[in-house]
Amino acid sequence: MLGDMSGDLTIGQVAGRTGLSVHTLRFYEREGILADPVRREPGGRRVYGEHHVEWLNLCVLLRASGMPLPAIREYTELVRRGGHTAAERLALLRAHRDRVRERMARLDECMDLIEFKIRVYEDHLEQGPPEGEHLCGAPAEEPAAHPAAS
Amino acid sequence: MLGDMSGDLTIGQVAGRTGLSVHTLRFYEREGILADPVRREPGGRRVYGEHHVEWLNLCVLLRASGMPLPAIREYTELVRRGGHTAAERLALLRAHRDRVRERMARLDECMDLIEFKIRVYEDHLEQGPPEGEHLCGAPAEEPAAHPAAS
DNA sequence: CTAGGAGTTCGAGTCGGCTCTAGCTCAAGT
DNA sequence: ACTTGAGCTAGAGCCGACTCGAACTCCTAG
Repeated sequence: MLGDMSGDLTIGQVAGRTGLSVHTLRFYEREGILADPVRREPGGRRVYGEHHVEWLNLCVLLRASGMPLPAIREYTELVRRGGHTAAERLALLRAHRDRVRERMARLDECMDLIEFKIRVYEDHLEQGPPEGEHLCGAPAEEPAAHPAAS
Repeated sequence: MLGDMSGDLTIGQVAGRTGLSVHTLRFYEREGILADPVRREPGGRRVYGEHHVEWLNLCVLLRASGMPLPAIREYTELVRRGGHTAAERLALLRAHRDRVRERMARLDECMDLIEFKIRVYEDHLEQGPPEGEHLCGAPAEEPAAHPAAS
């Protein structure tokens, strides 16, 4: 086993704790996604600490919410440059929040139509597949003629 | 002007009405994303009808809700094969709906943390940037030590 | 002593989804 | 007659975000 000295972690352990692959961890590091540098043990292996894991989990969350890597890098750089960049970080986060909100709103709209179509199919299937001529194509093949389908 | 015969549309008009580019329209056609084939006028130009526009708008919506092109193609093929595939279409839509729901739930979680971080930065900025030692890095540089931060 | 497993670098490859280029044909307007 | 603009095809290129391969170095256990 690796020396379980203080809170040090190998890349594999960090992969385990973040859900990222070791490939991706090295990739993120090259991309400048780590706010403070990874130490190396003599021999060149990366040595991570808990703070790296926390930071990476934040990055995972930002990615999951759709923030592109360049934006994450930008944020990372602000953090690296110290506390006087707080206003810029706030602006970045707010911009991201707004974009996420928009995407969520859009998703809600999509859900409305998807659920509408599902309901139409359900009705059609459960109470009458009487192979009549009026369902040659589908019960509602293109029922975009629906509220909120611009 | 193009002969404004019945409801016929050029590719450019369809692009206008769907928000897709003409490139993307041809691409989608190659990808088998059109339930029924596009006619051609003598000379080879595509002739679309309103039903194409409706179908494409549905596709746009499915894309916007994260459905990958292969799944859309699959759905398209079911529609093409006729009304007896309704059950399969329903299954496909339900699966998609479930995935969208999951993504929305995940987004909600992300929003919680993003908004938490924003609040922390706001508080820090508005009521005291007194350059003390305790904000050397940030008010909450990695405050993933937060409810719902697994 | 040697085999295994985990680590390293660098660069190439993959995948999804477009996006664009080159070289061509039409049809209409001036 | 000629230019302009929209369309056509086939195929290449691009971008984002990984993902993998080759070739090598360690360390540890058997």
